[in-house]
Amino acid sequence: MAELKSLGSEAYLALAPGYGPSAFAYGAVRGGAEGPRGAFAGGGGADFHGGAMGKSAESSGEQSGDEEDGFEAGVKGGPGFEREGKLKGGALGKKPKEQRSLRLSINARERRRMHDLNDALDGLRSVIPYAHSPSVRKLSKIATLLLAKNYILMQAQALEEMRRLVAYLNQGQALSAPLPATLNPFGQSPVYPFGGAAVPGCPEKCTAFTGAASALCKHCNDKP
DNA sequence: TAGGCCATCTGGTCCT
DNA sequence: AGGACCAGATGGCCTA
Repeated sequence: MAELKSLGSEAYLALAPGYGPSAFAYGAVRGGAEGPRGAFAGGGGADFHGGAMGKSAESSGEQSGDEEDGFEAGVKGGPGFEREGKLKGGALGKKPKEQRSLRLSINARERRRMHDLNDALDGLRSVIPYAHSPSVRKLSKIATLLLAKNYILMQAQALEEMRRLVAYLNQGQALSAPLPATLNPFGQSPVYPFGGAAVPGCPEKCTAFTGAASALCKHCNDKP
């Protein structure tokens, strides 16, 4: 729970029952076992290139090579031995050694895939607002997804309200009517979310936003 | 100790 | 045939 105090709104915290409390009760200090891996710290969403493997790489066979994972090493959670019977009787008409080598490469691929997935989740964690601190345990996978979903919904709602406000302001300008207090949380003069100064690359940036985007930019509005 | 979360292995399925 | 994706199973780690 503690790590969520940095969130600006309660609106998107309504995680599905069962995940919210448990996931956030998870926030106890954990001796720094799992700090942020930082692969996405600088942002850049989809730009991941297998940078930080974190603890996964430490415990997996990726360090020691694919030949050692699971079968002999008894990697955690590896039920390989129990099921080896199935493997031996596999449909592939290959020698046991080839089967084994094939299995190892499949395992390694799957491990890489899961690491990529985890990196993507880390990237998601880095852009949703919650307490990113080494002393705070990171969000669980399911909590990350639920929180991200609710955050997106909240942002969409905020954008919609902003558009309504801008539309009202534009209307008000034409009529020279004062903005009702309920629709003017910022004070007397219109406040542009992109600031009073010209936005670098203003036209391009403004048109990057659909619909009423240009109305959100003072620079665009001031243009003759 | 129970429960939650996670990493890993594994076999099946689908796609290229 | 090989790779990607998926879901089930298993065992380890950690916290309440």
